[in-house]
Amino acid sequence: MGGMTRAGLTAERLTLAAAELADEAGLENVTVSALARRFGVKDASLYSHLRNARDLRVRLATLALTELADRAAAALAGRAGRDALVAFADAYRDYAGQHPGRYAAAQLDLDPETETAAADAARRHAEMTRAILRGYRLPEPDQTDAVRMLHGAFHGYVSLERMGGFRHHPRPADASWSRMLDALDAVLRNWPPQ
Amino acid sequence: MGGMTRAGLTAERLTLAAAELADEAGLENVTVSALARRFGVKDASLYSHLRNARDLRVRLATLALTELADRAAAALAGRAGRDALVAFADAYRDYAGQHPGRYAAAQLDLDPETETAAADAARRHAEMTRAILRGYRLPEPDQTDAVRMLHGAFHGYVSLERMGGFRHHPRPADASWSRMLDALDAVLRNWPPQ
DNA sequence: GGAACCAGCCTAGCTCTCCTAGGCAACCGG
DNA sequence: CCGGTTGCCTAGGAGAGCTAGGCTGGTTCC
Repeated sequence: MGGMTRAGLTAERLTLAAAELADEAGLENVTVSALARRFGVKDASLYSHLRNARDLRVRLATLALTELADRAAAALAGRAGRDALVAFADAYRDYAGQHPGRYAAAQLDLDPETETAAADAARRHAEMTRAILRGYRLPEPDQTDAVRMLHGAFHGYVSLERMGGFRHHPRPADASWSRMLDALDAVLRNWPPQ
Repeated sequence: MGGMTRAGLTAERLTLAAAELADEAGLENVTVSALARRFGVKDASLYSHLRNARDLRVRLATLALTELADRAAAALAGRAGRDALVAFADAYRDYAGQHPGRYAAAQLDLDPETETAAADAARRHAEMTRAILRGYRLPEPDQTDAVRMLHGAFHGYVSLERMGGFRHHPRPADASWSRMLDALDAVLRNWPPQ
Protein backbone atom coordinates (compact mmCIF):
# COMPACT_ATOMS: atom_id res chain seq x y z
CA MET A 1 0.00 0.00 0.00
CA GLY A 2 1.12 3.51 -0.74
CA GLY A 3 3.74 1.77 -2.82
CA MET A 4 5.41 4.69 -4.57
CA THR A 5 6.98 4.06 -7.93
CA ARG A 6 10.73 3.52 -7.86
CA ALA A 7 12.97 6.50 -7.91
CA GLY A 8 15.05 5.13 -10.78
CA LEU A 9 18.44 5.83 -9.33
CA THR A 10 21.65 5.26 -11.21
CA ALA A 11 25.23 6.18 -10.40
CA GLU A 12 25.10 8.79 -13.18
CA ARG A 13 21.94 10.50 -11.93
CA LEU A 14 23.33 10.47 -8.40
CA THR A 15 26.59 12.01 -9.55
CA LEU A 16 24.80 14.75 -11.44
CA ALA A 17 22.58 15.50 -8.47
CA ALA A 18 25.67 15.57 -6.26
CA ALA A 19 27.20 18.12 -8.62
CA GLU A 20 24.14 20.35 -8.38
CA LEU A 21 24.12 19.97 -4.62
CA ALA A 22 27.81 20.84 -4.45
CA ASP A 23 27.31 24.01 -6.46
CA GLU A 24 24.29 25.06 -4.41
CA ALA A 25 25.33 24.12 -0.90
CA GLY A 26 29.07 23.59 -1.03
CA LEU A 27 31.10 20.41 -1.40
CA GLU A 28 31.15 19.80 2.35
CA ASN A 29 27.37 19.36 2.27
CA VAL A 30 27.51 16.64 -0.37
CA THR A 31 26.70 13.63 1.77
CA VAL A 32 25.05 10.34 1.03
CA SER A 33 22.21 11.29 3.35
CA ALA A 34 21.60 14.67 1.74
CA LEU A 35 21.58 13.06 -1.68
CA ALA A 36 19.11 10.39 -0.57
CA ARG A 37 16.88 13.13 0.88
CA ARG A 38 16.96 14.92 -2.45
CA PHE A 39 15.61 11.81 -4.16
CA GLY A 40 13.08 11.09 -1.42
CA VAL A 41 14.77 7.83 -0.65
CA LYS A 42 16.51 6.25 2.33
CA ASP A 43 20.28 6.64 2.45
CA ALA A 44 20.86 2.91 2.56
CA SER A 45 19.30 2.68 -0.91
CA LEU A 46 22.18 4.55 -2.46
CA TYR A 47 24.69 1.89 -1.57
CA SER A 48 23.50 -0.35 -4.39
CA HIS A 49 24.73 2.35 -6.78
CA LEU A 50 27.72 3.73 -4.87
CA ARG A 51 30.42 1.83 -3.04
CA ASN A 52 30.65 4.46 -0.31
CA ALA A 53 30.80 8.21 0.31
CA ARG A 54 34.33 8.40 -1.06
CA ASP A 55 33.15 6.77 -4.27
CA LEU A 56 30.51 9.49 -4.66
CA ARG A 57 33.12 12.22 -4.32
CA VAL A 58 35.48 10.55 -6.76
CA ARG A 59 32.68 10.29 -9.33
CA LEU A 60 31.94 13.95 -8.75
CA ALA A 61 35.61 14.85 -9.20
CA THR A 62 35.68 12.84 -12.42
CA LEU A 63 32.61 14.67 -13.70
CA ALA A 64 34.16 18.03 -12.91
CA LEU A 65 37.53 17.20 -14.45
CA THR A 66 35.82 15.94 -17.58
CA GLU A 67 33.66 19.04 -17.91
CA LEU A 68 36.70 21.21 -17.31
CA ALA A 69 38.69 19.38 -19.98
CA ASP A 70 35.75 19.69 -22.41
CA ARG A 71 35.52 23.42 -21.88
CA ALA A 72 39.26 23.76 -22.23
CA ALA A 73 39.19 21.83 -25.49
CA ALA A 74 36.40 24.03 -26.83
CA ALA A 75 38.25 27.17 -25.78
CA LEU A 76 41.46 26.06 -27.46
CA ALA A 77 39.89 25.02 -30.75
CA GLY A 78 41.23 27.18 -33.54
CA ARG A 79 43.33 29.39 -31.30
CA ALA A 80 47.05 29.65 -30.68
CA GLY A 81 49.52 31.70 -28.66
CA ARG A 82 48.11 34.45 -26.52
CA ASP A 83 44.54 33.85 -27.73
CA ALA A 84 44.73 30.24 -26.67
CA LEU A 85 46.21 31.16 -23.30
CA VAL A 86 43.50 33.70 -22.52
CA ALA A 87 40.65 31.54 -23.80
CA PHE A 88 41.80 28.56 -21.75
CA ALA A 89 42.36 30.63 -18.64
CA ASP A 90 38.97 32.33 -18.86
CA ALA A 91 37.22 29.03 -19.46
CA TYR A 92 38.95 27.65 -16.39
CA ARG A 93 38.07 30.61 -14.19
CA ASP A 94 34.50 30.85 -15.49
CA TYR A 95 33.94 27.20 -14.71
CA ALA A 96 35.09 27.74 -11.14
CA GLY A 97 32.81 30.78 -10.88
CA GLN A 98 29.76 29.02 -12.28
CA HIS A 99 30.37 25.70 -10.53
CA PRO A 100 32.23 26.31 -7.29
CA GLY A 101 31.23 22.97 -5.80
CA ARG A 102 32.27 21.00 -8.88
CA TYR A 103 35.50 22.98 -9.02
CA ALA A 104 36.25 22.18 -5.39
CA ALA A 105 35.57 18.51 -6.12
CA ALA A 106 38.07 18.58 -8.97
CA GLN A 107 40.78 19.39 -6.42
CA LEU A 108 40.25 16.14 -4.56
CA ASP A 109 43.20 13.90 -3.80
CA LEU A 110 42.88 10.99 -6.21
CA ASP A 111 44.50 7.61 -6.01
CA PRO A 112 45.53 6.78 -9.61
CA GLU A 113 45.79 3.08 -8.70
CA THR A 114 42.17 2.48 -7.85
CA GLU A 115 40.45 5.59 -9.19
CA THR A 116 41.36 5.06 -12.80
CA ALA A 117 38.49 6.99 -14.39
CA ALA A 118 39.25 10.05 -12.32
CA ALA A 119 42.95 9.81 -13.08
CA ASP A 120 42.15 9.62 -16.80
CA ALA A 121 40.02 12.75 -16.58
CA ALA A 122 42.83 14.52 -14.74
CA ARG A 123 45.29 13.46 -17.42
CA ARG A 124 43.01 14.73 -20.18
CA HIS A 125 42.79 18.04 -18.39
CA ALA A 126 46.58 18.17 -18.07
CA GLU A 127 46.95 17.48 -21.80
CA MET A 128 44.68 20.43 -22.55
CA THR A 129 46.89 22.65 -20.44
CA ARG A 130 49.90 21.44 -22.39
CA ALA A 131 48.11 22.26 -25.63
CA ILE A 132 48.16 25.94 -24.72
CA LEU A 133 51.88 25.89 -25.26
CA ARG A 134 51.86 24.69 -28.86
CA GLY A 135 51.98 28.21 -30.15
CA TYR A 136 54.92 29.12 -27.95
CA ARG A 137 57.23 26.40 -29.23
CA LEU A 138 59.08 25.54 -26.05
CA PRO A 139 61.39 22.50 -25.97
CA GLU A 140 61.33 19.94 -23.20
CA PRO A 141 61.77 20.12 -20.26
CA ASP A 142 60.84 23.78 -20.43
CA GLN A 143 57.41 22.82 -21.70
CA THR A 144 56.76 20.75 -18.60
CA ASP A 145 57.97 23.56 -16.39
CA ALA A 146 55.69 25.99 -18.19
CA VAL A 147 52.68 23.68 -17.94
CA ARG A 148 53.22 23.36 -14.21
CA MET A 149 53.57 27.10 -13.84
CA LEU A 150 50.41 27.82 -15.83
CA HIS A 151 48.31 25.22 -14.10
CA GLY A 152 49.61 26.40 -10.73
CA ALA A 153 48.95 30.04 -11.51
CA PHE A 154 45.41 29.41 -12.77
CA HIS A 155 44.47 27.14 -9.93
CA GLY A 156 46.12 29.29 -7.29
CA TYR A 157 44.54 32.52 -8.45
CA VAL A 158 41.07 31.05 -8.79
CA SER A 159 41.39 29.26 -5.50
CA LEU A 160 42.39 32.42 -3.64
CA GLU A 161 39.63 34.37 -5.35
CA ARG A 162 37.04 31.72 -4.43
CA MET A 163 38.03 31.72 -0.77
CA GLY A 164 37.66 35.47 -0.63
CA GLY A 165 41.34 36.34 -0.52
CA PHE A 166 40.88 39.41 -2.71
CA ARG A 167 37.89 41.01 -1.06
CA HIS A 168 39.77 43.41 1.23
CA HIS A 169 41.21 45.33 -1.68
CA PRO A 170 39.11 47.48 -4.06
CA ARG A 171 41.07 46.38 -7.15
CA PRO A 172 38.68 44.21 -9.20
CA ALA A 173 39.67 40.57 -9.43
CA ASP A 174 39.03 40.62 -13.20
CA ALA A 175 41.63 43.32 -13.72
CA SER A 176 44.36 41.50 -11.79
CA TRP A 177 43.46 38.34 -13.65
CA SER A 178 43.99 39.83 -17.08
CA ARG A 179 47.23 41.46 -15.96
CA MET A 180 48.41 38.04 -14.82
CA LEU A 181 47.54 36.60 -18.22
CA ASP A 182 49.52 39.39 -19.88
CA ALA A 183 52.45 38.59 -17.62
CA LEU A 184 52.24 34.87 -18.32
CA ASP A 185 52.05 35.47 -22.06
CA ALA A 186 55.09 37.74 -21.85
CA VAL A 187 57.08 35.19 -19.92
CA LEU A 188 56.16 32.38 -22.30
CA ARG A 189 57.11 34.43 -25.34
CA ASN A 190 60.42 35.24 -23.70
CA TRP A 191 61.08 32.12 -21.63
CA PRO A 192 64.17 32.66 -19.46
CA PRO A 193 67.07 30.37 -20.48
CA GLN A 194 68.68 27.76 -18.16
CA MET B 1 39.22 6.32 43.23
CA GLY B 2 41.47 5.78 40.31
CA GLY B 3 41.28 9.56 40.13
CA MET B 4 43.93 10.40 37.57
CA THR B 5 45.50 13.81 37.76
CA ARG B 6 43.99 16.36 35.41
CA ALA B 7 45.22 16.48 31.88
CA GLY B 8 45.82 20.23 31.99
CA LEU B 9 44.14 21.12 28.73
CA THR B 10 44.17 24.60 27.30
CA ALA B 11 43.04 25.94 23.94
CA GLU B 12 46.71 26.49 23.03
CA ARG B 13 47.84 22.94 23.86
CA LEU B 14 44.85 21.59 21.98
CA THR B 15 45.62 23.70 18.94
CA LEU B 16 49.24 22.59 18.92
CA ALA B 17 48.24 18.94 19.25
CA ALA B 18 45.73 19.44 16.44
CA ALA B 19 48.53 20.81 14.28
CA GLU B 20 50.69 17.74 14.95
CA LEU B 21 47.74 15.49 14.26
CA ALA B 22 47.01 17.31 11.02
CA ASP B 23 50.59 16.90 9.81
CA GLU B 24 50.69 13.22 10.76
CA ALA B 25 47.24 12.05 9.72
CA GLY B 26 45.85 14.73 7.43
CA LEU B 27 43.53 17.61 8.15
CA GLU B 28 40.42 15.51 7.56
CA ASN B 29 41.36 13.39 10.57
CA VAL B 30 41.56 16.36 12.91
CA THR B 31 38.39 15.78 14.89
CA VAL B 32 37.39 16.66 18.42
CA SER B 33 37.18 12.97 19.23
CA ALA B 34 40.63 12.15 17.87
CA LEU B 35 42.11 15.04 19.80
CA ALA B 36 40.44 13.91 23.04
CA ARG B 37 41.76 10.40 22.46
CA ARG B 38 45.26 11.80 22.07
CA PHE B 39 45.00 13.41 25.51
CA GLY B 40 43.36 10.36 27.08
CA VAL B 41 40.25 12.34 27.81
CA LYS B 42 36.58 12.22 26.84
CA ASP B 43 35.60 14.34 23.87
CA ALA B 44 33.00 16.24 25.87
CA SER B 45 35.83 17.61 28.03
CA LEU B 46 37.23 19.62 25.15
CA TYR B 47 34.16 21.80 24.90
CA SER B 48 35.21 23.83 27.93
CA HIS B 49 38.22 24.96 25.88
CA LEU B 50 36.78 25.02 22.37
CA ARG B 51 33.44 26.36 21.22
CA ASN B 52 33.01 23.63 18.63
CA ALA B 53 34.83 21.68 15.93
CA ARG B 54 34.85 24.68 13.63
CA ASP B 55 36.55 26.72 16.36
CA LEU B 56 39.31 24.14 16.54
CA ARG B 57 39.93 24.36 12.81
CA VAL B 58 39.95 28.13 12.83
CA ARG B 59 42.51 28.13 15.64
CA LEU B 60 44.59 25.69 13.63
CA ALA B 61 44.34 27.89 10.55
CA THR B 62 45.40 30.88 12.61
CA LEU B 63 48.41 28.99 13.95
CA ALA B 64 49.43 27.96 10.45
CA LEU B 65 48.99 31.42 8.96
CA THR B 66 51.00 32.93 11.80
CA GLU B 67 53.84 30.42 11.41
CA LEU B 68 53.81 30.99 7.68
CA ALA B 69 53.98 34.77 8.12
CA ASP B 70 56.83 34.35 10.62
CA ARG B 71 58.83 32.22 8.23
CA ALA B 72 58.14 34.63 5.41
CA ALA B 73 59.32 37.56 7.54
CA ALA B 74 62.50 35.69 8.46
CA ALA B 75 63.14 34.79 4.83
CA LEU B 76 62.68 38.36 3.66
CA ALA B 77 64.87 39.97 6.33
CA GLY B 78 67.83 41.65 4.67
CA ARG B 79 66.92 40.55 1.16
CA ALA B 80 65.52 42.36 -1.85
CA GLY B 81 64.56 41.69 -5.47
CA ARG B 82 65.18 38.22 -6.77
CA ASP B 83 66.79 37.05 -3.51
CA ALA B 84 63.70 38.07 -1.59
CA LEU B 85 61.39 36.40 -4.09
CA VAL B 86 63.25 33.11 -4.00
CA ALA B 87 63.70 33.10 -0.23
CA PHE B 88 60.02 33.80 0.36
CA ALA B 89 58.89 31.24 -2.17
CA ASP B 90 61.14 28.53 -0.78
CA ALA B 91 60.06 29.26 2.77
CA TYR B 92 56.45 28.97 1.63
CA ARG B 93 56.98 25.71 -0.20
CA ASP B 94 59.15 24.20 2.53
CA TYR B 95 56.48 24.96 5.10
CA ALA B 96 53.89 23.16 3.02
CA GLY B 97 56.27 20.23 2.62
CA GLN B 98 57.14 19.97 6.29
CA HIS B 99 53.65 20.69 7.57
CA PRO B 100 51.10 19.52 5.02
CA GLY B 101 48.25 19.41 7.52
CA ARG B 102 48.94 22.89 8.84
CA TYR B 103 49.28 24.13 5.26
CA ALA B 104 45.93 22.64 4.34
CA ALA B 105 44.39 24.27 7.40
CA ALA B 106 45.72 27.64 6.29
CA GLN B 107 43.55 27.36 3.17
CA LEU B 108 40.36 27.24 5.22
CA ASP B 109 37.51 29.60 4.37
CA LEU B 110 37.57 32.22 7.12
CA ASP B 111 34.82 34.59 8.12
CA PRO B 112 36.60 37.91 8.82
CA GLU B 113 33.58 39.13 10.81
CA THR B 114 33.71 36.58 13.58
CA GLU B 115 37.12 34.99 13.12
CA THR B 116 39.13 38.12 13.73
CA ALA B 117 42.35 36.50 14.92
CA ALA B 118 42.50 34.30 11.86
CA ALA B 119 41.76 37.22 9.57
CA ASP B 120 44.59 39.17 11.18
CA ALA B 121 47.02 36.33 10.61
CA ALA B 122 45.91 36.12 6.99
CA ARG B 123 46.43 39.87 6.59
CA ARG B 124 49.91 39.63 8.08
CA HIS B 125 50.74 36.89 5.63
CA ALA B 126 49.42 38.99 2.74
CA GLU B 127 51.59 41.92 3.86
CA MET B 128 54.64 39.69 3.76
CA THR B 129 53.82 38.72 0.21
CA ARG B 130 53.54 42.39 -0.68
CA ALA B 131 56.95 43.02 0.89
CA ILE B 132 58.57 40.83 -1.76
CA LEU B 133 57.78 43.54 -4.27
CA ARG B 134 59.62 46.37 -2.55
CA GLY B 135 62.73 45.73 -4.59
CA TYR B 136 60.80 45.74 -7.86
CA ARG B 137 59.34 49.23 -7.42
CA LEU B 138 55.95 48.67 -9.01
CA PRO B 139 53.30 51.42 -8.74
CA GLU B 140 49.70 50.71 -7.74
CA PRO B 141 47.57 49.02 -8.92
CA ASP B 142 50.27 46.93 -10.58
CA GLN B 143 51.62 46.03 -7.16
CA THR B 144 48.29 44.53 -6.13
CA ASP B 145 48.08 42.63 -9.40
CA ALA B 146 51.59 41.30 -8.88
CA VAL B 147 50.89 40.28 -5.27
CA ARG B 148 47.84 38.34 -6.41
CA MET B 149 49.81 36.68 -9.16
CA LEU B 150 52.65 35.68 -6.85
CA HIS B 151 50.42 34.39 -4.10
CA GLY B 152 48.34 32.52 -6.65
CA ALA B 153 51.37 31.00 -8.33
CA PHE B 154 52.96 29.88 -5.06
CA HIS B 155 49.79 28.46 -3.63
CA GLY B 156 48.72 26.85 -6.88
CA TYR B 157 52.06 25.20 -7.55
CA VAL B 158 52.44 23.90 -4.00
CA SER B 159 48.85 22.76 -3.92
CA LEU B 160 49.19 20.79 -7.17
CA GLU B 161 52.49 19.32 -6.01
CA ARG B 162 50.95 18.27 -2.66
CA MET B 163 48.03 16.52 -4.30
CA GLY B 164 50.39 14.57 -6.50
CA GLY B 165 49.73 16.42 -9.74
CA PHE B 166 53.35 16.18 -10.83
CA ARG B 167 54.08 12.56 -10.14
CA HIS B 168 53.37 11.18 -13.63
CA HIS B 169 56.20 13.09 -15.15
CA PRO B 170 59.90 12.39 -14.42
CA ARG B 171 60.84 16.07 -14.35
CA PRO B 172 61.70 16.88 -10.69
CA ALA B 173 59.26 19.25 -8.99
CA ASP B 174 62.22 21.25 -7.61
CA ALA B 175 63.48 22.03 -11.09
CA SER B 176 60.13 23.28 -12.37
CA TRP B 177 59.77 25.32 -9.20
CA SER B 178 62.99 27.20 -9.69
CA ARG B 179 62.21 27.78 -13.35
CA MET B 180 58.91 29.28 -12.29
CA LEU B 181 60.72 31.57 -9.86
CA ASP B 182 63.04 32.65 -12.67
CA ALA B 183 60.04 33.37 -14.83
CA LEU B 184 58.27 35.32 -12.08
CA ASP B 185 61.39 37.35 -11.40
CA ALA B 186 61.74 38.13 -15.10
CA VAL B 187 58.15 39.24 -15.38
CA LEU B 188 58.40 41.44 -12.29
CA ARG B 189 61.57 43.11 -13.55
CA ASN B 190 59.89 43.74 -16.86
CA TRP B 191 56.26 44.19 -15.86
CA PRO B 192 54.08 44.49 -18.98
CA PRO B 193 52.51 47.95 -19.34
CA GLN B 194 48.75 48.65 -19.40
C1' DG C 1 -0.43 -17.02 -17.76
C1' DG C 2 2.27 -18.55 -14.14
C1' DA C 3 6.90 -19.25 -11.95
C1' DA C 4 11.32 -17.81 -11.05
C1' DC C 5 14.45 -14.35 -10.87
C1' DC C 6 16.53 -10.00 -10.02
C1' DA C 7 16.99 -5.26 -9.28
C1' DG C 8 15.66 -1.63 -6.41
C1' DC C 9 14.29 0.19 -2.37
C1' DC C 10 13.05 -0.94 2.28
C1' DT C 11 13.80 -1.52 7.78
C1' DA C 12 16.84 -2.37 11.46
C1' DG C 13 20.77 -1.56 13.62
C1' DC C 14 25.70 -0.73 14.32
C1' DT C 15 29.74 2.86 14.79
C1' DC C 16 31.55 7.35 14.88
C1' DT C 17 31.51 12.41 15.31
C1' DC C 18 29.56 16.50 17.32
C1' DC C 19 27.52 18.65 20.96
C1' DT C 20 24.53 19.78 25.48
C1' DA C 21 23.27 19.22 30.28
C1' DG C 22 24.33 18.34 34.54
C1' DG C 23 27.43 16.01 38.29
C1' DC C 24 31.39 15.40 41.18
C1' DA C 25 36.06 16.05 42.50
C1' DA C 26 40.33 18.58 42.65
C1' DC C 27 42.61 22.65 43.47
C1' DC C 28 42.93 27.57 45.32
C1' DG C 29 42.02 31.71 48.11
C1' DG C 30 40.63 33.23 52.26
C1' DC D 1 39.47 23.99 56.60
C1' DC D 2 35.78 25.53 54.07
C1' DG D 3 33.54 27.65 49.75
C1' DG D 4 33.93 28.52 45.15
C1' DT D 5 35.57 27.80 40.73
C1' DT D 6 37.50 25.05 37.35
C1' DG D 7 38.17 20.67 34.91
C1' DC D 8 36.96 16.50 33.58
C1' DC D 9 33.30 13.22 34.05
C1' DT D 10 28.71 10.44 32.61
C1' DA D 11 24.60 10.35 30.00
C1' DG D 12 22.37 11.02 26.03
C1' DG D 13 20.59 12.83 21.47
C1' DA D 14 21.20 14.04 16.53
C1' DG D 15 23.17 13.11 12.13
C1' DA D 16 26.38 10.73 8.88
C1' DG D 17 28.34 6.32 7.10
C1' DC D 18 27.64 1.70 6.31
C1' DT D 19 26.00 -3.53 6.51
C1' DA D 20 22.70 -7.30 6.56
C1' DG D 21 18.80 -8.99 5.20
C1' DG D 22 13.71 -8.60 3.66
C1' DC D 23 9.92 -7.43 0.51
C1' DT D 24 8.17 -6.23 -4.08
C1' DG D 25 7.62 -4.82 -8.95
C1' DG D 26 9.09 -5.84 -13.46
C1' DT D 27 11.24 -8.98 -16.68
C1' DT D 28 12.07 -13.51 -18.66
C1' DC D 29 11.07 -17.77 -20.06
C1' DC D 30 8.49 -22.01 -20.35
